[in-house]
Amino acid sequence: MLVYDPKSIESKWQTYWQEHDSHRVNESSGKPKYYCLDMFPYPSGSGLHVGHWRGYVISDAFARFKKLQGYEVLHPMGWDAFGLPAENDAIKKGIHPKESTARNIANFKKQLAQMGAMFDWSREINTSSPEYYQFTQWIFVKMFKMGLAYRKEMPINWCPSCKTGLANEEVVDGGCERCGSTVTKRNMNQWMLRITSYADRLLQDLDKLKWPEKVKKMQANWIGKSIGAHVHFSLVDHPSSIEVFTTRPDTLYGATYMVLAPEHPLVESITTSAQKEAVEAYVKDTLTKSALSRQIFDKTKTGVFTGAYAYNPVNQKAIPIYIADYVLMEYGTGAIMAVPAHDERDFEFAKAFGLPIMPVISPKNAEPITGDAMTEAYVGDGVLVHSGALDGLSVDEAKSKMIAWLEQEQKGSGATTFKLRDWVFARQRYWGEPIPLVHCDACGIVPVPEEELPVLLPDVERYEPTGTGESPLAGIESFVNTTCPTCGQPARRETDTMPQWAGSCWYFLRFVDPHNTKEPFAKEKVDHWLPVDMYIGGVEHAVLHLLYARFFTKVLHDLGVLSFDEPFTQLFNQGMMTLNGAKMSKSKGNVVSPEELIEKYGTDTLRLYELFVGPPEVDAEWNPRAIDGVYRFLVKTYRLVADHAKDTHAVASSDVLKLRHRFIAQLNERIEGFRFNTVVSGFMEFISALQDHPTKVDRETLKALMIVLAPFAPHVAEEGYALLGYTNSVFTETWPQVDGQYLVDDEVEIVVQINGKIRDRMMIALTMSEEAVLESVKSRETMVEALNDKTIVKQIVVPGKLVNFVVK
RNA sequence: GCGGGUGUGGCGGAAUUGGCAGACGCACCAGACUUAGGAUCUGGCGGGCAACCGUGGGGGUUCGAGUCCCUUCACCCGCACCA
Repeated sequence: MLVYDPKSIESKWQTYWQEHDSHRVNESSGKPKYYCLDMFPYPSGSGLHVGHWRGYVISDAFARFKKLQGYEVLHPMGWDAFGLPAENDAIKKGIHPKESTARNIANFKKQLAQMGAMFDWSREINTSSPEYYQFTQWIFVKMFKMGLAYRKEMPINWCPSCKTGLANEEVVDGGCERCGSTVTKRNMNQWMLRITSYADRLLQDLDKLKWPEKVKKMQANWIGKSIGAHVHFSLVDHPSSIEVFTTRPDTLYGATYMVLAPEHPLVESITTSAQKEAVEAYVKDTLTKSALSRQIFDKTKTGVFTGAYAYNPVNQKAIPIYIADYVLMEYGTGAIMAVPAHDERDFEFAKAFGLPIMPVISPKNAEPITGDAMTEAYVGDGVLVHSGALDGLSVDEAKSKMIAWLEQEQKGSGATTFKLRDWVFARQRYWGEPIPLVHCDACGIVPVPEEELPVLLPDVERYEPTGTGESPLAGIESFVNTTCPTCGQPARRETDTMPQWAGSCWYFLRFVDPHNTKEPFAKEKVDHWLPVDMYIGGVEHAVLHLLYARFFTKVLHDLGVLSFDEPFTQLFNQGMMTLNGAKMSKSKGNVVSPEELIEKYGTDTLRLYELFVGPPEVDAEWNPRAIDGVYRFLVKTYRLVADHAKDTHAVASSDVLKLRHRFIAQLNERIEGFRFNTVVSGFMEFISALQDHPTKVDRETLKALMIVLAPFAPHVAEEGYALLGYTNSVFTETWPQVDGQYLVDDEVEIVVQINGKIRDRMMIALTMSEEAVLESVKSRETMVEALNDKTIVKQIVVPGKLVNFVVK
């Protein structure tokens, strides 16, 4: 008797796939394309655990499913290989990041091979290889030429531990996204990418995407579009004016004071000598407070009067100008008009500083209240009061009328503001793509000519960040000293490198043409394969990688090298795998590694368990014992096929045909709906039903079973298919069709209820009319008895489901 | 504070459009086979002796609610003085 031996089966078929080059994409098959992509990993030294497997198993199962459905499937894998861990390791141990990265990649590749996934390794890419990053640099040069890359001296987020600048997206709760250290501000001359000029499109085009609503919301919030107006306030006895942004131009009559951010450039010049000392002390105090304490913990309102006044443009009243740290220099104009009656923060501040509160919106059908009587700001809709020509209007009407007035009087204009900031794109670290620019005294900043790329990352003696704001590359004279591409005079190279995200912004494009040495990719190839049909990965990239990749795609679209402007049509975020309630991580010591599980149960069992463990989008706790259940299922499945394989005469009974077609119909729905946990339970039920069935199982049913099992447990499926006598791979088959005739029954069991409670069950023919059903139900002994002394008030018949009598 | 999500047996979780709650698996219990069982197979397994009661709590709509509406509680995630 044949016994299920995963080890021999799995090595046999993995060898077969390799020898037959089974996973290589056939560019000329003429089949419709499907691009199923995993978020490629950073090859860390820790290797893969069962949590990493989850997303890869889902995407591999889905990719194989699509292949069996007749698609030419692109399912590639590569390495996001630039990054800090390799560099920090280099600092500690002196090993070149290139070496440790190569070693980690080899380990990852070995581990991924154990999964039996259908990756087309001929397309493997590595973002830290010059063959790849020359085109990352090429894209940067294009952006520079398009005016999208620029250098600016400004206070940026600085991680004192990583000793590098960070993008806004990399600051989480005031800490560094990577190491958790408290982020400080540091004034630096930085390379920036003008992602803000794409803000509107990045927001608008979210509508086109089949992404989880949560991720779309997160991106929308991050982009943070606000519609309102800019208003100019001229100053009393001072030549300058202050521009504010407000979403509530309708409340302008209620503006009773103004607030500038402490960093606002006008603070110094408008402050009166009497207030100078207090203002300077407050500004100093604010700047030393970390972003963390300023924004998160302490929201009590503080501030100082500057001594200056501005005229409210609608009524020429002089209103005092304060500085306060609740106004942020980064947002809007760094200055606000304060309307305490209708803004919670302004209300708090006004209360704290005894400033007047002037209501200009009255709730509909309510008595107008005075500012003194208010206990909180009124932010709802209502009718304008105390607002001159606006009186009686609704908030919306007043907004547009006020904007029109401001524009006509040249005192302001309608305006839109975004929370999104430009992307700080430079890092003062070693292990990244050198920014391909040259500083020339005569010509200024000049991009390295495209044909001279890549600017190779040189070897260094010391990897330590200097901490002075310069990267380790600045210490390498042979790298720094060059000649100007334009005038040929001596010049200096830019020594900053790109952030870790750079390579992943376009890798999905490179997979379609990974060995192209002339250009990043051939346009016709990228237009054929892209956009990615299904993108699978963790939700942690919701506003980092996914936003950046969308931005790059739009830039490349505008450059004319892509015909589409959104990279990922559909996104799926798999849930985390937890152990003891915490995300698995090596540092917490709670990782479950796949190796020993594969040793004990085989890859197919682990694959199925990853799917069975729970709804794929929900976090799942690893249960070390539950895996036995799926192993038993595979043992039973294997035995079923082995036992029946030689029986060429078995004919499918109509019962078996019904079972099979129903199973596959249900399976299709569950796969398309990404309900893989129920996919596995469906298989278990089907196998049990076949085992319990009195007649022999026919070969057609077994063959169909092996085909539909193949996406999930490919090795067992191949073996079972071979046991049935087929000599090709099961993946040369096509997905079985469902025959609708087997999905309907002639007879079904219905439930008989009285007042909604089940009293009986009976079989009826599906063709019976409602009247006939009622009649036969009523004639049943149990019903005759139950209805004996009752009056039927109402009778409900749900065809094929139930009959309900409402009785008194 | 704002936004999103989740609450179903001892556990993970099932349940088209409102129509048999608890599929499937784990754990557990009993039995079979065994020198043995942490192997395998068979059966049982929400609570209650029962009528009945049961999907976080309370209310509602309906012949009928895990599913729809209102309200409330708990937990999780994201954003967080964004004018």
